[in-house]
Amino acid sequence: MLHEEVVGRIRAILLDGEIPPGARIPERELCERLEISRTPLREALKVLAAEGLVQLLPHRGSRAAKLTDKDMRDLFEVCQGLEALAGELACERITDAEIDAIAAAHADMVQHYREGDLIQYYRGNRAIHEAIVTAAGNPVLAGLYTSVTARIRRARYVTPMTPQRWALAVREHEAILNALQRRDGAGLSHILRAHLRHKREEVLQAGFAETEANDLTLRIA
Amino acid sequence: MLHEEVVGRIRAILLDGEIPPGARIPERELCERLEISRTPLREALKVLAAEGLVQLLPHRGSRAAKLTDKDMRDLFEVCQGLEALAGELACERITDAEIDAIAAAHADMVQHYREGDLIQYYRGNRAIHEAIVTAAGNPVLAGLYTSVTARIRRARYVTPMTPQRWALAVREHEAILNALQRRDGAGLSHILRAHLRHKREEVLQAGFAETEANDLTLRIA
DNA sequence: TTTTTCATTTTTGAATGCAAAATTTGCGAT
DNA sequence: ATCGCAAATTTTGCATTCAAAAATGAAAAA
Repeated sequence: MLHEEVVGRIRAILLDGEIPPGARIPERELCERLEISRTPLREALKVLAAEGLVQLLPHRGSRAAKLTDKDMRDLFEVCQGLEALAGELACERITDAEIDAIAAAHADMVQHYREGDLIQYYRGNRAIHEAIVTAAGNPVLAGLYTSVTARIRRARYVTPMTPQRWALAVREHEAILNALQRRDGAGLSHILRAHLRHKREEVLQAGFAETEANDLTLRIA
Repeated sequence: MLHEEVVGRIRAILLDGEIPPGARIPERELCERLEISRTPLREALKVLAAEGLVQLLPHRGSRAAKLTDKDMRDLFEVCQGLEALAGELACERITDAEIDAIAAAHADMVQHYREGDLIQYYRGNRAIHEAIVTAAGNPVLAGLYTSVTARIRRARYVTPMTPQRWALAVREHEAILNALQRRDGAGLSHILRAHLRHKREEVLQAGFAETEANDLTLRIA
């Protein structure tokens, strides 16, 4: 198993919430499960620590990183900035084919909205945002975006998606698609910012509390 | 020696250009020099690879990452976006004391400009940009900024700093300080973008060529 | 002389082993 | 029964070791 694959598999375990935020990472168990020795596992953990997904405590092992409210706000702010930039760049560089693909994804997402399928809606939503970032044609930007959104997503916040909020989000997405089709970078950037700000407000309002269990883990330890 | 210290020392070696871009990283030598074994060294190299400073080639060791023109453009674009965001946030959060400190640093920098001391000017310039990012009060943003600027700086580009360019840069910095003092987030963001765009144009125009020696190293290898 | 092949050396990637640190456990004192 | 403290156990961090892959170099063939 290649180094990158080890990192990827542990990242997936963390993102799936299988090791919840704040929980201790069981070195020995992971070694057995991935069928590797401690050396490559520890290399991967240090990489993930640099990414912000893992917290290393000298002589005390590693834990799945736990996000505070402040961390969450910071991540959202940065995410907003990155998406706004991606939107501007995408308008300069996006091809007609890419726009068509996003339009199709958008139609798909709206369909899920109409059907009230939140899970599928989220999936489509994410695909669109990622497509915009990809269309920006900047791998550095794409890398940072992936890392930041991964950290946000891991928090598994549950926002109460009211019909009003949902309708607003869909309207914003209409505007996003529209700006893209007009290749209006400044406009798109502006809409994306507002869109993300709304999402951030939702999440922070909901408290996005990390589960009790983990707090307990930390308190006991 | 702690893990983070190992990472830091190797990063410094890379940023100093002691191991030039594209050059092979001599594991054994570094081990002897840092007085550590290969295990912690290799952990550090993987972390630096994730940061983009080191390139890992499976079964072929590691090299100091080499930046193409495209990489450079991408990094500048992202840097621009991050600084623009930092500027906006800073305007919301910066304290009077922080503004005063930046004003002092600015005066200092202008003095170096008057004296024609380019090295000190650059140092002051960098301090101001970093202070703005710090004033944004967002550690996630600060971390990404540090990582991106480090990669840019490592390229050791030499731009022909003409009197005109220099004068323009100083004027832009006046405007930056001014916007900060007025806490004009949108304005500051706009100026920072232009400022960075000008710098990027300088650098890309100059070609920022990685040194011949490294190209040779790669070609032979 | 140039190219190809093959044995030798070096280097890489990962498992194991070992000392130091931290955690847990057990026992005695209050 | 509870607290405190020391011994035992576990876990961590790193050095060492080992197998596999790649680089090197020398000899033979073209």
